[in-house]
Amino acid sequence: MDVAQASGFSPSTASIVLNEAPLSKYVAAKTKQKIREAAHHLGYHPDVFARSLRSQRSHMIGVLVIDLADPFCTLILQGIESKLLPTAYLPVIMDAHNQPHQLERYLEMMVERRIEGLITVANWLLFDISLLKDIHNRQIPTVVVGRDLESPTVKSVLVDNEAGGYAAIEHLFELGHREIAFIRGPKRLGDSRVRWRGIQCFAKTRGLKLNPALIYDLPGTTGSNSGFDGGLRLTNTILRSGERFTAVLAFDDLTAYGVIRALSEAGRRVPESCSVIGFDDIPAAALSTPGLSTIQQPMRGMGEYAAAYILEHLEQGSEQGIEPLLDTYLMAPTLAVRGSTAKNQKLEAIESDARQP
Amino acid sequence: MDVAQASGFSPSTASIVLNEAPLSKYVAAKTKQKIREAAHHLGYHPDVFARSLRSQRSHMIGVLVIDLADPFCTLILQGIESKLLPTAYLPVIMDAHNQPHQLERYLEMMVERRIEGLITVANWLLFDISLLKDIHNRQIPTVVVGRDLESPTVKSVLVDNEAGGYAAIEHLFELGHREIAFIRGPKRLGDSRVRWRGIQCFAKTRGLKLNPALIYDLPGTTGSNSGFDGGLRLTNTILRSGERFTAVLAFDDLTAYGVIRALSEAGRRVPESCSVIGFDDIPAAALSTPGLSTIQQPMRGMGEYAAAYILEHLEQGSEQGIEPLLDTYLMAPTLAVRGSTAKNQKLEAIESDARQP
DNA sequence: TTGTATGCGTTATCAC
DNA sequence: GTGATAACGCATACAA
Repeated sequence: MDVAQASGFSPSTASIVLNEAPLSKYVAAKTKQKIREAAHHLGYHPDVFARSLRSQRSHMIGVLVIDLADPFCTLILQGIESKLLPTAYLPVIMDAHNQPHQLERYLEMMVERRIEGLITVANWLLFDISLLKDIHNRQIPTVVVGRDLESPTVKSVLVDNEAGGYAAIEHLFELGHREIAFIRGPKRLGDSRVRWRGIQCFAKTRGLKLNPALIYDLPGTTGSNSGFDGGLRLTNTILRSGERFTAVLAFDDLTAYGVIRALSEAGRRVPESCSVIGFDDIPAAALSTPGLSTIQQPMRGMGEYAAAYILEHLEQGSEQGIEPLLDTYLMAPTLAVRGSTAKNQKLEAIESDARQP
Repeated sequence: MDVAQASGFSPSTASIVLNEAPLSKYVAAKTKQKIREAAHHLGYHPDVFARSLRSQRSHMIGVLVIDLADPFCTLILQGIESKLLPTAYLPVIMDAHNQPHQLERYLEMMVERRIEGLITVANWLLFDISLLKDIHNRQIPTVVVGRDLESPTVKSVLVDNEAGGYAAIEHLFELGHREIAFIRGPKRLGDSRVRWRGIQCFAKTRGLKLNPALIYDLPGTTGSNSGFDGGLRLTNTILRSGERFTAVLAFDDLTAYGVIRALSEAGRRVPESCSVIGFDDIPAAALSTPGLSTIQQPMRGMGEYAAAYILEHLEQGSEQGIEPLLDTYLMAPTLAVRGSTAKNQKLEAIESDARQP
């Protein structure tokens, strides 16, 4: 260590001082001063490689994203990053581009690079949990953000989908909509089922009858905007079926945009002749005209929580045989009302008719 | 090295074989076999820390993004990643969240972690080139993607803004628009000036007269969607001014969405009563209704080019005193016609009047 | 209170 | 053809 030479002390003393190791208490103040000055003067930075080799720690946290281009992911990432920034840990972001083999490749790289924690942003169907086996064997703390992976070995952080589904239909109901079409997510997706439970719960509570002819499921395909295509296609199907509806509750925002496109092409304006509500609150929702009413997921918050969870495990972590609360953490969604939902005109007409016969 | 023990040979021989070093030619075939088997059997992976310490190479390429939530960035990132995936290099993505001090912090971290190359996705005003001094001192090859940084020490890759500006106004012109409003980018931004040059060039060529009362500049503020706000506000200003226009050419897609919102609030429908064209082709452009006509930047391509450039430098790189073509590389934009632009109704009326008086 | 010696896992150089 | 040895830069146990 050149700082040692420059300050005239031995490498070990310098090391002790610069790391503020326990032993540094016993080092003379003057010595510390000199060493620190020398270090500062030389612009000394400890060599990460050597340090890592010695300590067997990488100070890197892997962040595996299924598709960076999915707007759902980026805000979560920002949450993670902002939590990690003041820390000595470096997030290493990897983007699987929706392709399983890339995901696998990256997981290998992460293990090789000895990441100390893993956060997965998994809005995804094809995610094969067995891929995480290696990670789990090495006792790397892992958390999945955004969709429920239903695995006992990892912590999940996600939005309260049931509450979200409830809030979405409640919003439409309050606006006077009774004939509501539903485009649910792929059947295999736990999220989809749970949201539907929320919807059913609301319907039951308020005595709203759901028309089975207005309920459709997205196919379980993957791809950047399979949601959009699905929403477009299914809405066309519904329109052709001739069933009447005054609002559509879409599985997520991408789907909702597909719905809006289909409605528009069929000459039905949003929100005047049909309301549409999504789920997620992707950035585009605030930008488009009309703005998309949607159920806001606290994406930043989920990212922050995930990062905090990992940090906690890392800091006090591994000494105790802690195998703590691996439950799922649910965060509350928020209703964001924008331009794509409006009062049901027909119902208003009916009501005012009723009032003044 | 445990593989050595297991196979009964010395660490050095094992190392030579597993790395397929030049010397491995002189190693007996049987020996190679045994060593490889042992390695495979043990699931051996070389320790990156030790390797890096020894070789002084990190095999990491820094990717500095100004704001991950900016949809402009993500496709570029995907281009970079796809180029780097089959490589031994790991992209390390860092997101400055639009904040200079984070940017600085990350640059420091990158230097400490000994990144071997740097790609900056800089759609940004506040980027202070002096921050790159340290990087440049260490001879780290650097390329900036997306906006012209006008620095002599780094390579720039960006879209041909002049051609893009030209194509945008040409599209509007061909649709019959003559009274066109312009919302240019911030004056300080080189891109903005160059796009304007393309526009002027077209106007001159075709004898189109640009009305100065319809030309506005976005303020030079930063932030995730300052473009949207600016577009909204300036469009309101134009509307209040009473000047007539049948189309708006916006600096970028975000701005265009602000324009559309303002027009819509003023009761002018897009594209029926006013066409709008953007620039960039962010993912939302294809999703919104109407789809946004825009000038497509080859973002993936730019990312790929940037990564390829860095790789090239790294592979054959540093031995020769190459200080090669540090010019700016321009990539051709493409016009993407979607629903937000349409024929100028008034002009059609006029023309048909002229034909059948 | 400070210095010396050792090892982390690799690999390059040289000797056998 | 193969093995011993040193060194990359740091941090720790132990000696002084």
